[in-house]
Formats: sequence, structure tokens, C-alpha cells
Amino acid sequence: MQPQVDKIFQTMKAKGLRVTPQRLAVYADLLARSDHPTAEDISSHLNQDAPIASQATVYNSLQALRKVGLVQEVLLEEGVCRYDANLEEHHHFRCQSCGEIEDIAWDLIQPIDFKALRPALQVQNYQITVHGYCDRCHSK
Amino acid sequence: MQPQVDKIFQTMKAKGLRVTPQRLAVYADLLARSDHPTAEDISSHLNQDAPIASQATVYNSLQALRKVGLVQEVLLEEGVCRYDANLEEHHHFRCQSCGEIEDIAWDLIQPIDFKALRPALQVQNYQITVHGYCDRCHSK
DNA sequence: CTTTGTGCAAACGATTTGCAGGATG
DNA sequence: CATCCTGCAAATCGTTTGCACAAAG
Repeated sequence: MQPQVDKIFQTMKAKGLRVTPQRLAVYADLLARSDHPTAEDISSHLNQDAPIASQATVYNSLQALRKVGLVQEVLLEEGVCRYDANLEEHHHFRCQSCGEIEDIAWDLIQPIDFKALRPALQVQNYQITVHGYCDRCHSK
Repeated sequence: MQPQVDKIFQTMKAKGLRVTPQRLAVYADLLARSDHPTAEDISSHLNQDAPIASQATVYNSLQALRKVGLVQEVLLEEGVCRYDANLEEHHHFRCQSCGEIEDIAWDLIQPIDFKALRPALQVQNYQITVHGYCDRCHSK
């Protein structure tokens, strides 16, 4: 088991939530994937061989994980919510042709000091969303 | 009628789409609002006194306007799609407490040269989404 | 008279919820 | 044994679609 998975035990127990096999499976699946799956993606991937977690439980688990801060929502397209267990701050690129989503490392972009720009706002975090065409689609 | 509204005639006709009273009403409503209303917001606002456009027509009109580039989708929260007729590039701030959305002027933030950072990506546009607490919620 | 758009209601897809039964502490 | 969680199915919410009629070119 990857070291990162340990986090769920500390984090969830600290908030009084149980670490059930289903929640663990959802979290492990998210950690193991580099893409940003939807709830449906996770559900079908998880249950492809044997039933691990019902659809409702996947949704519930994602909410629980989100509540304790282990996963984040990612909103890049209309109509679907994607999830991400990569808690390092990062930005996103989305290909307008194939829909592929690519992370953009936080360090690549010079930090923006919103405190200086807009002192009235108490900024918690920010992300940059980049739209365009990926290498593969572009070269077609 | 505001000068901006004229745009719809040129733009839609150029693409072979008709400027119907409903589409005009939806567009004018969007131009007149500084917030970023949902389709439902627009529909109820438009029809509060007299029936102007059915719900389906509001959705269709928004798609038509989006297709010709007069309005943009704004994805800031899960489950709802917001719309914006402000075509000047800009960023968004969303208050995590009251949900209020505020524009952040494009010029406020130093442009990012993605071509230099990630030459493989053909970047069309990008926006920054800032989360935090607005002045009002923060001072509570 | 052919094309495009509207309105209604039904269909849809993603997500949530109510509730009975199970597992956990 | 009290609490929390799961699974199922039904419900909900935002959005889309099929179809008949109306309007525009």
C-alpha cells in the first residue's frame, strides 16, 4: 500500500469518520489515477471485476473525503464534477478537442499576490484553468 | 438600447442565426447584469412580469449565443452553469460563504506566457478562479 | 413553401436522499 | 446497543430533446 494511503486513517479518524473498505477503495483509486475521474468513472473502475461500492456509496465517499480535505473537486466542463486526490496545489489544462486534462505544476507559474492586488478579499486559494489543444490534437 | 446590444444583430446574422425577441431578451438581460446568472436565474427574471421566453428557449438561446461567441459559460460551482456576456477577458472570485461572484480585471494580473512555459500546448485562453471570503463575509 | 425558432412536456444524466438492514465501536 | 455506513430505489435538479405549431426569409 502506498504511503499516501496512510493519510486517510489519520485524517478521517481525526474528524470522527470511519475508514470503511469502500471509502478506502475510492481514495486508493483516486490516488492511483493521474487523470481526474468523475464519480461515474471511479464507480465503474472500482466495480469492474467485483462489486466494491454502490454508486451511492461512491458519491457519499467522495463527499466524505472532500469534507476532510483528502480530495478536491475539479470543475472543468459543464455537467460533470471531477475529483482529484493530488493535494499539492496545481493548475489544469484541458484539451478542447479530446477533453484530456493535464496538470500544470504550481511552480511553473509565478505566484500571484492577491493580498496586494485586492486587499478586501480573503483569498484561500486559486487555480488557473487553461483551455486549448494538446500536442496530439494540435498536430492533426 | 445600449450600444452593446447592437452586436447581436451583426454577430448572429453573420452566422445565419435569427435574432428573435427571446434571444434578444436573454442577451439584453445578461448584458444588464453584473452577476453571472444561471439559466434559471435568467428565465425567472425575464418572465417575472410577463412570459417572455420559455425555459427551453432560454436554454436554447444561451446555446445559440454561446455558439456565436456572444456569451461564455462560467463554471465556478458544482451543478450549475453560469453565463456571462462580458467578453473582455477576466478572472473570477467566488466567496465561499455567500457564493457571490466578483470579476477580477484581466489587467490586474500579469499575463502568463504559456507558450514559453509549455510549448507543446496550443493555448487558446485561460482564467484564474479565486476562492475565499469577500469583504462582507470576512468581517462577520 | 422551406427553414429556423418556440413552447410544451417528456426524457435525460448526474447527483442526492429516505430508509431498512449491516457493520463498527 | 447506539452510531455510523451501505445499498437499493426513488427522488431531485439542471439541462436537453421530440414534436407540433408559428414566424421569418
